Amino acid sequence: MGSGQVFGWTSVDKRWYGFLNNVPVRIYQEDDKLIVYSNKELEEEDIINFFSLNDDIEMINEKIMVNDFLKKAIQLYSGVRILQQNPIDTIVEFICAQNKNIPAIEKIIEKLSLKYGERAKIDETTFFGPPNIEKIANSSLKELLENGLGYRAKYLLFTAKKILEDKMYSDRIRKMDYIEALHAMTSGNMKLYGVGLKVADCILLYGFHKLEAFPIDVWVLKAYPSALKEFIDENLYGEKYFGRPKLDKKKYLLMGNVARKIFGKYAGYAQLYIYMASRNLFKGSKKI
DNA sequence: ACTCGACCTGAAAT
DNA sequence: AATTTCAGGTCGA
Repeated sequence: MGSGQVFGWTSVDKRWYGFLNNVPVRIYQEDDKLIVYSNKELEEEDIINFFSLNDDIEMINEKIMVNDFLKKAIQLYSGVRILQQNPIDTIVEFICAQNKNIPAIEKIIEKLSLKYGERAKIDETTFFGPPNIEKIANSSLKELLENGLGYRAKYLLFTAKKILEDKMYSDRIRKMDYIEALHAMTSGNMKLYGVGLKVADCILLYGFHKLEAFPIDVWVLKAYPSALKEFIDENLYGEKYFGRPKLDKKKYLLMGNVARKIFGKYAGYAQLYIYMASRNLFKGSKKI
């Protein structure tokens, strides 16, 4: 829950309050037991799906443990999984998340949830569900701007309207394979305004469970050379690409493809470990 | 097809 | 304490 892939949950005394499949829940872990409470109906299957408990994590770790960097990261963050959130919610979240730090993202999502989310109460804790796409679409640019969204407000408004217009959007993306879905979301008639390669990768990984996705943000970019160093062919992918600080489209895709070559269809899991390791490694300093 | 500056805002670094 | 840099990037010229 604290891995940076999910926003909008409330943590009180190591208990998490939030919405799982539109149902308000309280979740906590005791040793190897996951305890989920709700005052509404919730299927066990939904919980298993949300936490991806059917992903064979031992096998995945084995496959992506390609060097000491990954080995150490896997040890350090053992237990983390790629969640399966509501796709629409991830679209909203990761449009808001671009070019912001995590505390700022939490703040924006909190404000949006307060305005556009469902209210719930468990124990003495009141919390709000993820912002409703319909309510966002029916609001105004001016109203959205009150949440600290800045230039993301127009992205969110247009995308909310488009998603609402096309009821089958998620279903169509779900049926596509990873690379097809990536291009659909970022170009052509299914393109979402404000969704580039990075945000699309996050949506595909955390919302659609397309595990080949390898989102490259500033943190993954920083750790990439050390995390994958023995796999980077200096002739093919040398200074020309990885030495430069900024990521263009071509370089983004190339780096993702290299990762997919190494980690296969579990690149997304590798990304999460590398992301977490990088945030720990580079926190409090911009040294590389 | 590629490069490059503009862009909102607030947290964190200097 | 004030100022600058930076953040889970994308758009349009």
